[in-house]
Amino acid sequence: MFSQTVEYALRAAVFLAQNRDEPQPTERIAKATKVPPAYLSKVLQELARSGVVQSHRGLKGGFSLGKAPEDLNILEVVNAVDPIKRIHTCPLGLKSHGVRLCPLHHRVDQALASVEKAFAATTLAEVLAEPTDSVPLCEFPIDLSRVSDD
Amino acid sequence: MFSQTVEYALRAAVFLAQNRDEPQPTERIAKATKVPPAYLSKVLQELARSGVVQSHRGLKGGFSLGKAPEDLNILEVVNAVDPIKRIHTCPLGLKSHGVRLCPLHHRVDQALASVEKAFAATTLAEVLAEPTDSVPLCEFPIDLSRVSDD
DNA sequence: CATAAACAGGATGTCAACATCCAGTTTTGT
DNA sequence: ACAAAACTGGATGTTGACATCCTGTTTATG
Repeated sequence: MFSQTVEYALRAAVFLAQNRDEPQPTERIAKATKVPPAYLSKVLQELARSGVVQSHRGLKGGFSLGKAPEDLNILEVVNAVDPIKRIHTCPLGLKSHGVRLCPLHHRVDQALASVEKAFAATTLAEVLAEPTDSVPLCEFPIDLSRVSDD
Repeated sequence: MFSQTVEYALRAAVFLAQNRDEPQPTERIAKATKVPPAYLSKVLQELARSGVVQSHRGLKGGFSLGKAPEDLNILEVVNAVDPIKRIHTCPLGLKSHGVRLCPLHHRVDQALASVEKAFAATTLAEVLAEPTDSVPLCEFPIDLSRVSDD
């Protein structure tokens, strides 16, 4: 239901939130998030265009988060690559349904609204802070030195 | 975010709920719901396989609702053609995340849960009964005699 | 200032979702 | 039994999402 691209974008965003000390090159992000590097490159480009991440070219370049994790919610990441399209007008093009959606499409739109709400309510900082056994993306507690560069 | 197929299935289900007197042939459903007839045929086959609708072959045949509208919720229709896939295990395949999802995937799964909940909470009967200006699928109040057969 | 690291973006390939078409089968009503 | 209405299922076409690759450009650093 959520596109693969959304999943990739979220993983990348979380990884960048976890590693704010220096720009992270695509290859490293790809390794850590298990996303195909070539495709991740495209996803990161999109994220950069919408300001979710910043790109840094050249040696020692890479990508960094565009905002503080506290100010970046999941919805912004999702919308950057695959916007949630709320229903504003009747999908059948019935004129009399123009603004007032029929009950069917109203319900579907409410489901979309609930997703928007759930995503907007969570910042990346909250994702990182949540006390839990499993750290996002990491098999074991974060230790970048163990992310090999092979 | 919801597939086109889901939209088509919902329209068909609503139409059949509105017309319970006799089986409705694919052509007629397609006209009323503005769905490509050939493709709708496939969608109806899927709905029939899962019992949401019943097919009737031969002259005077067509499709009818498999259950009373009061007993058929939107989620059943959706799941028949494009099941909502909750997240049960870590998408990265990290073993330590096995059952306990990391905060990221937990949030995404919660969004899925909210969709499930919204859909499960609404029956077709409720969609039809909702007092509103616009009747589902219909430009004007229901009058089947005006659905031409051209 | 040369070199290597790294992003940018265009071209291309693959596959599943969406969509169409048709030949075959079932069923009703004469 | 026959004809017409209607579903069934297989074959096929189309398109966008996912994915890869390569060439060109940028930039930190010795």
